[in-house]
Amino acid sequence: MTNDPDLASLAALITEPARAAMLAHLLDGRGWTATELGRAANVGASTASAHLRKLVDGRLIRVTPSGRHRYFRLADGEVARMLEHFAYFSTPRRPRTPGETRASGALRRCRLCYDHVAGEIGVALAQAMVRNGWIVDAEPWFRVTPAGASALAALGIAAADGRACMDWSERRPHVAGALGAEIARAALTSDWVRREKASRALWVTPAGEEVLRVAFGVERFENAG
Amino acid sequence: MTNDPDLASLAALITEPARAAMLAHLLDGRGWTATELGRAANVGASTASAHLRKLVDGRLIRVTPSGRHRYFRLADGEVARMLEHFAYFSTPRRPRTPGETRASGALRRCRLCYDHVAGEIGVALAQAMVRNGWIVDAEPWFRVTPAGASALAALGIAAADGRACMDWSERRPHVAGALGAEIARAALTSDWVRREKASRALWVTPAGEEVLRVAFGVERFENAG
DNA sequence: TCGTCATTTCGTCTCGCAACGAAGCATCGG
DNA sequence: CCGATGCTTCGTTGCGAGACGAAATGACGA
Repeated sequence: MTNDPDLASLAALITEPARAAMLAHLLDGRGWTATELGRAANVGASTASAHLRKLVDGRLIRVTPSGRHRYFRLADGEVARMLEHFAYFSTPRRPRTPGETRASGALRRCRLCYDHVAGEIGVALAQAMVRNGWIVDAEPWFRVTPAGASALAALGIAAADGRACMDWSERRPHVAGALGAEIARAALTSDWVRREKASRALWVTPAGEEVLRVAFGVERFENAG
Repeated sequence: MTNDPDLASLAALITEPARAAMLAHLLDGRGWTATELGRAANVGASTASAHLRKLVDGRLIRVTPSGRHRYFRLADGEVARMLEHFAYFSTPRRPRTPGETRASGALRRCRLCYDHVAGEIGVALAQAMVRNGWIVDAEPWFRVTPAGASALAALGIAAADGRACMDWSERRPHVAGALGAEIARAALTSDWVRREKASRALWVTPAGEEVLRVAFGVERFENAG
């Protein structure tokens, strides 16, 4: 009858646990091969290939061949935002034991969400930048002010508009979009944060702590390793 | 290993077509019986009952017994927002034929999204209220200004903060939350809009058109009924 | 040109789960 | 108190889809 959007077929892509694991793995924004993603999801290569095909058909991921490898990555930032929003919604529904909380501490603290910084640090950054008057939030956008543009330029960050992305662990928005990607790029190349290998978790270097505190004015800051 | 939120189990609730149909049906914010929802999803009563049980267990809906009837409704506005956001994401991924667009015209134009007004009219309302300085948007919130409070009061609408809810058909936010519910309540009781029976679609009355144009200042307005 | 390696395709198996009808429970109306 | 109605539970059936291994494909390196 009416063409209400087809919730079911999109949800089906996320429902399958192996695919969900792959998508979660891809949320670090990097490209991975079918073999690697299969290992991450605990399935064989052929099974992984079948799943990846469905995800490509569903436009959630795209593939870039490179020699005899084929690298799979999320289709775009919209997909990452959708997944994070979905995670945001599904999180509070499970009671959380203290042990669980500790177990994923590093991820909750600071992680890469596709191409930008999320977690406690990501949200603190967004709040500090708003407090400093560097950006203003206008519904789904974060717009850079003139003052913000020069302050960010001094840190090697190009001014660009950002998008608000709901953080599932903090339940407040952090900065995604072009500005989010710029910040993450600068943070990685300037060695403010380093990525844990094979994880989305980020570790804040001493230099990074300094930048956060002095340049951004992020307070309440103890590195919880 | 880490306790990334469990995307799969939440998605599984939406994946099943019968459940998706029921959820879409419940998006009108009303309570429905198992029999009615089963009919809406084209399944038998016992099958519907099993599905509804899973949705209740998953906290997406809740049930209020009343005599020998049991009324199912969405658990809260958060669920409605999540579903609409999900629909928002899934919509543009299918090419749309002209026939389809016409078919769901009424729904795209004006509909009830849980407890507030969505669609073309819903988005136009939000934009007009921002333009009038009645509300300001502050990330996930729409906050009522003093000027807005008195203007709304004159229309019989109590001032309350609203939430931004992404509209799947218009791809822009409309007003949800307490303010959205207040507006919808006033619109229905003042007979600015009337609900089509057994549908989420709303039909704007001539009086409603007048209010939209004069009081809210919504322009570009032709009723495509 | 040939082996190797990453990936996909194919065929088969199995299991989860949705669907139904019948039966059991509760509630309302007379 | 009895029949009718709405809903749920139970047992059975059948289909869809995921998992795997084996074989085919394509690309690199020697």
